[in-house]
Amino acid sequence: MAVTIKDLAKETGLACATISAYLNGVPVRNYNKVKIENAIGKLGYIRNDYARGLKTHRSGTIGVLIPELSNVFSTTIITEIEERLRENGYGIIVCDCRTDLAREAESVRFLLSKMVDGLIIMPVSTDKKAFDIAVTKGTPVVVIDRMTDSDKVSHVVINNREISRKATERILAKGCRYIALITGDMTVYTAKERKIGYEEAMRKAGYYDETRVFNGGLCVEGGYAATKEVFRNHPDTEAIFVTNYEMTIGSIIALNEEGKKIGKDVEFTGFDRVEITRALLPATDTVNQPLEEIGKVAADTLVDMINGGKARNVTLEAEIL
Amino acid sequence: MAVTIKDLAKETGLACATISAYLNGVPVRNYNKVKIENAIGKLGYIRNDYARGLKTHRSGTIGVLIPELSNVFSTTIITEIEERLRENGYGIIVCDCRTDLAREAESVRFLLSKMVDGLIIMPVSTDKKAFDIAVTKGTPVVVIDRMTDSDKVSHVVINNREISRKATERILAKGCRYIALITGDMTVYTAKERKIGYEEAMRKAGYYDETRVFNGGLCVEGGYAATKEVFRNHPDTEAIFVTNYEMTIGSIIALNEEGKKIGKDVEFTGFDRVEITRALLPATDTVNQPLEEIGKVAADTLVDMINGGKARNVTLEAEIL
DNA sequence: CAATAAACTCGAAACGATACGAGTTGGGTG
DNA sequence: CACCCAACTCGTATCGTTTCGAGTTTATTG
Repeated sequence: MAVTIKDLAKETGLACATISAYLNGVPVRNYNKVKIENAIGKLGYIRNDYARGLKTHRSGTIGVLIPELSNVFSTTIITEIEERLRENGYGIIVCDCRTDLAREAESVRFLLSKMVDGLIIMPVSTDKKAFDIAVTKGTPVVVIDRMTDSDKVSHVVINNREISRKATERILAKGCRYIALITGDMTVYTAKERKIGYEEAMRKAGYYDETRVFNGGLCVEGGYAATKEVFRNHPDTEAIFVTNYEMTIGSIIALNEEGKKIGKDVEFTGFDRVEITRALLPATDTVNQPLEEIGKVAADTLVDMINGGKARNVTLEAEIL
Repeated sequence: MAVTIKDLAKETGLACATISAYLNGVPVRNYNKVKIENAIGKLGYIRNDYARGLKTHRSGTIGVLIPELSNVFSTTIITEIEERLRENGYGIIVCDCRTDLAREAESVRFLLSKMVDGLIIMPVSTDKKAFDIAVTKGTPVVVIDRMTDSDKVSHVVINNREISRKATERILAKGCRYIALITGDMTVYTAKERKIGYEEAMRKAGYYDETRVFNGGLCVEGGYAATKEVFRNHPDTEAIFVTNYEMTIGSIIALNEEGKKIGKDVEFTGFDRVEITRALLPATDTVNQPLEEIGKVAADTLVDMINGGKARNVTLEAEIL
């Protein structure tokens, strides 16, 4: 059987309450502190968070729910969230709902039964709100990378539309007219926003052409295939703007294969992980989302909400590097 | 305040024990079942897993501890682990120790204090065993992707050495002699094993040359840089064997830049995600680890251990496609 | 229909930690 | 050196659920 606070009490001759107090940072006599520390070391005590949670109504865990784990965006943000929350004593329970609405709803329930103190979620759909049940129960929720019309939850997003417009304008400024966009499915909030930004810039320049917008499925293969298609459909293409990291990689490989020298035969603007694209493509633009910042802000916002703070929306600035 | 089993008792006129029994699948009188269900619906009861865990000593959560979250290997396996465990009613708490020994040890403690029922860990070091404390405490542990000399824990690995030898032999069989290896740091178990496999094949052929072994740091940039270095140091290189996915991507980009046509100017054997490399490189070999299988076996093994099964070691077969 | 077995239900005691109000200690004053 | 106040320590109730042995109800049978 595990070592409990009672065993420490027996070992030290102190009361449970004193041990508990010490463990929670309340000052105790110095010689008692020593006794407790020794006992902990000797018996190998590890606190039972469940017993604690039962009493305090706090579990010390946060649910993180994402549509897919296998991409740079998710993993970078989760890594940051994990680190940030960990500093605050929280662990994260991660659920990957595989872009499935039913699974998403079930995951929320699952996480709630695990008594999570809060939820960070990148929702599959922005209108059917799987997180409503959490809101009803009073569990704080932070939505990342999507905007919904709920004011009960916090939102952390980037300036998708604007940065996408700017990136497109920069390509236009280089004198290009035939600019292809490789983005995701229009049901995905960010894909849609980025497409709108591109469209705004292109329309303003008078060059907008719907057939130059491609769906790269947000993955490496899709980016690769879409890039091939770009040139098959429009050999006159002068520039390509790709709106996420995985597709950027796929696109670069395809361009190389096509014998198109980036920066020379074709202008190229990629997305995310500028430290990598910089190494690969010194002379090109890359839209860099502040991924770590998103994770950090999401975590901090959630902690604040748990401590009684109000829901709030934060828009972070991506930049072109 | 949350709805408890007591509220259900009050509402139905039954005893807590009866409600609890019903909730756990023990048969109750049909009219009582109806009363309980109605009360649950009316009051919106959600079970408090913490109170339950306190009593049962089972938390329904598993700790997953990895050195790094941001790579295909980890995320693919975690996705599978999550799915498998979820089917068994478990959630996973993920910790990323950032390849840091101290952080790894602290994470184990953290997870244990979260009362995890078991641990799946990809250890940073195979000799300083951070998981020992879990073993001592009696918490089942499954080690993946690494071999240790502990027989108290289960191990799930692939045939690294053998598959690496075979892959090298296949390149040799194509008539190549100058074969570069891009792998990771020799402190990493898999990097070392794969290097040994390569070395065995090369020595047998009489072509082994230590200076043709490169450390690509297991990341995209590293694979890119290492590949450039390969040709800088050995312009006569006829083939490259890269031992993980991220470096494979980096290497492909570098080769394209160098103007080396894969399959023509240079033979190439990549690693992992054959479905992607197949799209990018139809004519080349790829070593494909059964990633999903690793996750599945790890999860199943852990569940078995939790239910009293003995620790066991499983070696899965990677294949060359 | 009484007896007996089977099927359910019950109350209270845990599980391991924290909260709380009350009791104890110790060092600084006058 | 008695006295006080601040600083610490204590015992006990409690969180919400499960467990357990014992009590009660229902079903079965001759």
